[in-house]
Amino acid sequence: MITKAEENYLKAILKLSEQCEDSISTNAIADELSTKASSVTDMIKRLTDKQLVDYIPYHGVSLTKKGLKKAIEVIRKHRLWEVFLVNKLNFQWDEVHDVAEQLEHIRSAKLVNALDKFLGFPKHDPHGEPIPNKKGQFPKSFSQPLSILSVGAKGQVIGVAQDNPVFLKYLDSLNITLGTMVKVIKKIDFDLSMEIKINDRHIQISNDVAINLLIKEQ
Amino acid sequence: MITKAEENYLKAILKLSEQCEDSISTNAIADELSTKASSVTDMIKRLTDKQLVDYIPYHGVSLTKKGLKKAIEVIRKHRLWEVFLVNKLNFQWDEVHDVAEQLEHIRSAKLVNALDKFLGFPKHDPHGEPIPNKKGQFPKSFSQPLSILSVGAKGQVIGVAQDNPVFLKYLDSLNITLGTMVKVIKKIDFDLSMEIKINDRHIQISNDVAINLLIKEQ
DNA sequence: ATATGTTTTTAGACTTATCTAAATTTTTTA
DNA sequence: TAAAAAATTTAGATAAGTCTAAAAACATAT
Repeated sequence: MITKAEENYLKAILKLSEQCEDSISTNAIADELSTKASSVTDMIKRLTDKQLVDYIPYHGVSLTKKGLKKAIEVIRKHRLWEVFLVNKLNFQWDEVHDVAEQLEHIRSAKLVNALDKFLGFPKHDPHGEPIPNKKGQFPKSFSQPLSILSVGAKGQVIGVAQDNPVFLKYLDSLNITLGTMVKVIKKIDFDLSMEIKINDRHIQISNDVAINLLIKEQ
Repeated sequence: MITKAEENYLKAILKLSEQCEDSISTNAIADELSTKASSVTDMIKRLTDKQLVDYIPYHGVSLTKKGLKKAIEVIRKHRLWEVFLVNKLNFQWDEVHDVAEQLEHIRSAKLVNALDKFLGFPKHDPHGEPIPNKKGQFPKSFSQPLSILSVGAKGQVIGVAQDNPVFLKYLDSLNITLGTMVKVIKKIDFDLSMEIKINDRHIQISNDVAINLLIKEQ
């Protein structure tokens, strides 16, 4: 049986895996979970014993197939509960996280699937994050202009709507390229400009730029 | 902060307190929680330190005002979640217990009160057990003929609808008297007779008897 | 390529919650 | 009321999950 603490580690490793391709360092996990590297090492050994992660001492961890499946299940529960809290119980989208962190550990396949149905099989949580289905598959997302994404949504740059050199050079100067992950931080009603996060840097872009950046939402 | 295990002990002590007036023995708690008496002694010490129970070694425990309040909060959450599972997610009434045992430990005052509202402030759970309100007060219940109670409901005999001596003598032979606790175990559709539990004994009574026994539901 | 500094792991300790076995207290019975 | 039986507590052990401090491994810079 997999514990709450173990589930939180798997979730953290999945989150970090999405940000960088390589295997994940002990320290990165410790930072993510606000704990100590030595605690992480201990836990990783337990997760290795349970074949939820692959681990090479001093060289980091990565999720096994089994571990990935478990992590996705937790993500699914977390996001479905967030939808429930916002859509049914009228929570604000910024009030749901702590409660969802608890609810995600409730163990009942019947419950999560009944909840999914009750909510109408939502594809995204209130922050715009995709909700994996019963089988662990994430909803297919197609490219959309960055301008239509809502605050909190994030995705990968997969193209541009116009490829004139001035535009591309400008993107280059912002360190935006194909594959770059962007997240919408703020939208300004006045001029439709937005604040976005790129590689942990926050930048301000105009609506003109946003409508020409094609994003595959995640 | 009060842990999940502590909450389960408080709930068990409350349940046992409802069945007998005196203070509760270590062994009774151990039986209720399927654990060992020595574990109970350990935990009772922790609960005593936190002023959730009063404890005299070798002579049992009882809930303090603070402990009772906590226990009632857990009961409230458990029963509200049961209503949610049955009324909203279409669980059968006998499938809800294990999941509600988990959900009752979710910590969020906002959540439980929003859930209560969402469910329409139900007064009873799917088993007929009363749901305490936000302030910890149980719904006032009035006398009803035993015949209208649903399976799982329980209450105290507070009167009879006809007091002819033959009927009363019959009740006496069944060990039913004013104040007796009864619980509905089964209802037979065919003749409306029912199986009830009295002092841990199961007996069968006809509909004629049931409609003449007045119960204060609990 | 060796010394320095950073990262990671190990060692040892603590807390919560549990257990078994032994000791103690209470209750029952003769 | 003293011996036997039952209930309860204490002592010591275990497991999960965490911590601090020390040791070991890895990375890097001269």
